[in-house]
Amino acid sequence: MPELPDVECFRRYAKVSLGRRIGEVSINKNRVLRISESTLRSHLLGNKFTSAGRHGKYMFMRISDGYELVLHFGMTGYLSYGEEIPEHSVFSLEMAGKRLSFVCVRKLGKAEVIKDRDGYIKKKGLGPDALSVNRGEFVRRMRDKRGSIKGAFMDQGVMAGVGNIYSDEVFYQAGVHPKRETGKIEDLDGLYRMMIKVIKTAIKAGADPAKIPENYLLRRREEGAGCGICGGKIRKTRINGRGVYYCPKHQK
DNA sequence: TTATATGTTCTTGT
DNA sequence: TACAAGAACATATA
Repeated sequence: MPELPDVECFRRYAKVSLGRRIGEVSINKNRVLRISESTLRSHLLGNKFTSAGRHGKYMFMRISDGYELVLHFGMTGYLSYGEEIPEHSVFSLEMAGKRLSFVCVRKLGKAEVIKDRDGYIKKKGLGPDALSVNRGEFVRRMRDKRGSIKGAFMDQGVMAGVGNIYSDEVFYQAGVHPKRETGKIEDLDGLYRMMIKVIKTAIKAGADPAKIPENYLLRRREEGAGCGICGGKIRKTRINGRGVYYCPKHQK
């Protein structure tokens, strides 16, 4: 689930916690938390978050002590703000009676505290954020990629934020076959514009599948489903080990 | 029971 | 060597 639009919605959601003093830190230490419990506690306890940022699928919460809490949600992570500590919570921060919790069911997420965001992004080898990259930069970075366009979109080093679900969506909306060789795509401009449009639409819908437009592929990711664009039938294939859905009738 | 799943990262192969 | 593809990772669900 958590690709760029989802993480952007988490970021906005987390704004309720800005400026509130963290009164209690509850931790369930596991592989998701990459730093010691005492380090996390020393950065958070008694301090507050001053801003919430995002780069690709990574979220950065600036702490009043000058450091940043980095969250990555893996495949099944999310934030929860409420009275209770949810099951599978990695840590939960109490603020004025409510709790902001980082929940990670399949433990493929990451949480750590860093000093230098740009350095961290560089160390991770992330490309520019998919929503901030401009058209020229996008084309330049795509142009000399080998392999399928699907692989290029999923490569976080080319640009960060687009994953399996939303790359499928861009190709579906743009009528491009996901196995097309990147270098042989003549209309990279069109693909860029569609990517921005799809991401913005998803964010506006709160990244909630029920609020995503009905004719989106997201609403019909199953073999044999009716295409919402041309009346074809949705097919499933495999690219780079991932399940890819597309409509063979209008995606060329 | 086995296969599959949105994520990254490490390993393998070209 | 560089880069693309595949496997591994943890756990829930069909």
